[in-house]
Amino acid sequence: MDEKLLKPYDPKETEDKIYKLWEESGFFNPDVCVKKGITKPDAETFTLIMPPTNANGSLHAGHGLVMAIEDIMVRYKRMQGFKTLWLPGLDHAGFETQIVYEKQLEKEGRTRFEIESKKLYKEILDFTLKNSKNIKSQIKKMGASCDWSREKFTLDDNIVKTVYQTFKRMYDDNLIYRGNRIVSWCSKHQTSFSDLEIKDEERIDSLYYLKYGPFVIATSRPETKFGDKYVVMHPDDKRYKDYTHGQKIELEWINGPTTATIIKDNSIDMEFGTGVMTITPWHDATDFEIAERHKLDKEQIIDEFGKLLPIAGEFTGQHIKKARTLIIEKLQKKGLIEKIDENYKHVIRTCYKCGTTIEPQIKNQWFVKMKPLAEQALEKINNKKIEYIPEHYQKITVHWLENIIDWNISRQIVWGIPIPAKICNKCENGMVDIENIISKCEKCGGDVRTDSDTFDTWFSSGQWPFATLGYPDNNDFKTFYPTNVMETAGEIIFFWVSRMIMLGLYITGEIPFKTVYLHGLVLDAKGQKMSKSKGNVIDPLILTEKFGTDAFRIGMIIGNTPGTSLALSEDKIRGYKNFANKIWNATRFVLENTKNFTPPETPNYDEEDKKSDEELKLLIKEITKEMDEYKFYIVAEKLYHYFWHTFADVIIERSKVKILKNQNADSAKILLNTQLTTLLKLLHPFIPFVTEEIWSIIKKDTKEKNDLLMVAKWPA
RNA sequence: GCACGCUUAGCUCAGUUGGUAGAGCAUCGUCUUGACGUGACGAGGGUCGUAGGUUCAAUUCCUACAGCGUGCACCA
Repeated sequence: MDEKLLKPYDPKETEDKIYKLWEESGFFNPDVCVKKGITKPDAETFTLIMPPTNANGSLHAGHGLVMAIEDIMVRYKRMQGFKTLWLPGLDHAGFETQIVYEKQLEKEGRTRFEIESKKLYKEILDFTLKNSKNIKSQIKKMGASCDWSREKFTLDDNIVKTVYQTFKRMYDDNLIYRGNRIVSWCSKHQTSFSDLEIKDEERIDSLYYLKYGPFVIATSRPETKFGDKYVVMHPDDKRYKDYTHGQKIELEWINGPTTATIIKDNSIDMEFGTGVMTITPWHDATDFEIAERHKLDKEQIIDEFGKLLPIAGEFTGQHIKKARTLIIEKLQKKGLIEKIDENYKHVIRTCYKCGTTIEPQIKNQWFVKMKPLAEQALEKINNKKIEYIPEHYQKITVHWLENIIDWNISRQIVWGIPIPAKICNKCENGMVDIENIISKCEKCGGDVRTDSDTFDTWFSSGQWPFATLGYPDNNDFKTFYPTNVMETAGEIIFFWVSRMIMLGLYITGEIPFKTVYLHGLVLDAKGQKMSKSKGNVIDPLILTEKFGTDAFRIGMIIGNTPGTSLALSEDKIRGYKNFANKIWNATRFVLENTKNFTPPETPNYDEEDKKSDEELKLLIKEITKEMDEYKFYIVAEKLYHYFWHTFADVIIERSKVKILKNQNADSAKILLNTQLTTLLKLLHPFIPFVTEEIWSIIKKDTKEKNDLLMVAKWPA
């Protein structure tokens, strides 16, 4: 017997060695499996695209969970004989990475606004490439059996090429347009966002009732009101029936006399405030819509840095944060304030990264027309062509898709895929120009400049399933698309999953994946969100170092249902370290007691052993079904339970007596052998390292061919 | 306000075709001869958020309410 077994199981001595063994076998690559006769050439495929990992830091607990779940799926399918592809990737993660890098710059006393954009791009690229190496070795540490020969990066030439083709095609199909629209602007990060990068925050502020000529208007943002020259009310409001649409009135306003125009619009809520409001179309989405409807003038009041423009008169150049109180003072003096409600509860929109209040601005940018894309997706989703796990995410998705708005894909940051377009200096017309050949405006003949914006990172990652497989001509695309499962965090159901469905459908005509499996957040032991500032971040690598990757993986899986968040505690992982050791020691017992024993072709069990044999067969049936239903949390628990409390506590204990007294000893030995080898196979997807190591020891002892457990056949 | 969840043992959570509740950890007791003390055997502990309804029967289905959580471009 191998003397390793005489000591407790040591993950540190084992894991790297085993991973190397797997990598060298080539079995992570489905083509190699076919070539070596492990998978049938015509076998059904199972494709899983790994969510591209952000290459801007270290692996966190959430990644650990992703790797555990996805590796379980993949190893299971591979053992079942599927032509299994798990394609790994890394994400440049545009804005996210830029933020991380900006923080680093801040520490060095630099800011991105002083660095020339090409140089900044190069710096962030170096930073990303350095991190990529780190991340990749950490993914390997988790035991991920993904096909590294097919690894992709979101900035790879062929990915960018696909993204450009999509952009062009959507533009030609009239699904992408450039237009002056209201966008969400962060004055700290100096970029616009889509609606998803915004976080709502509830606040109690003051609501000011201002005298506007004969009217009283309510506003929470007096600092935007300088240019207000339209006063809007509902056409059915009896209180204001004497005023007519288009009527002009002279009135005294913040910085002097002004002429206001009456506008009647149905969007006004008669119940709110006084039922009358003035509008600021440049800095408010609703006001913008009203202005569009009635073709009203729009004027910018606040600049990109949150400072007041000359229209504010004496307040010009003031930051809006400071200006508000000063403006109120002045209005007070002029007697234009009717009253102030200081307990006004409302929701303001903030940057999801820095919490800065979002300032809507009108910008000329690229937008994706979402309605037609959403309709296609809804049709498939409502017809259950895509299965959501957990199910209720389907409703959430449908709700979002039904209320979808156009998607701003322009970002004013350097770190990303440049938008291949030219902009006319004269008329601001935007032209898609992938070949970089346009030099004069197609509309007015004016000079053009290259668009300096980059794509929203989700525009490119939204194309990930077909882009990575080499749409349209690559053989991989033909073989492995549509993929089977998209496993990712529930958090990015809109950002990523829903957009992949829409873009995948649009480009390939097929859904990109059949099943969406969403896992929840990984929280600390107390159920709190992990954050660096709270200091409660649990590093998965420290846990694997302490307890072994197997313990970490199965500890993450057991008791963790899809969609629900998971409280991760060290105690739990520690418990599963004991489990790995239990298996280790049970193996020692089996090997010691079945030395020089050759089992017969057909087992001749006694009554109780036969029962045990049938019990395990029943278990296999059950868990195979549950594996197919993605209920890994149940399967892992059942296996844990069976191994410990049936195989070890009952079968091994029973065999001691039989072997010692030599009564039905053969029956006992056969049972020990078959149950152990079967259980190793069943456990392998969950705890791949210790099972593979034991497998190699057993095989050596029995002088059989040294096949890897990772490609053994799943028991039936 | 709308949408979507959650509320089961001290803690973390399972419990899908409705039949008087389960796991892990924790707690307590006993054992301690050889696979493993990273062990074995055993025990305690829940009116399954509240109130109704459907049913022979509800933790499971329906309704209302409460508390907690998450998401959201009518909110001036």
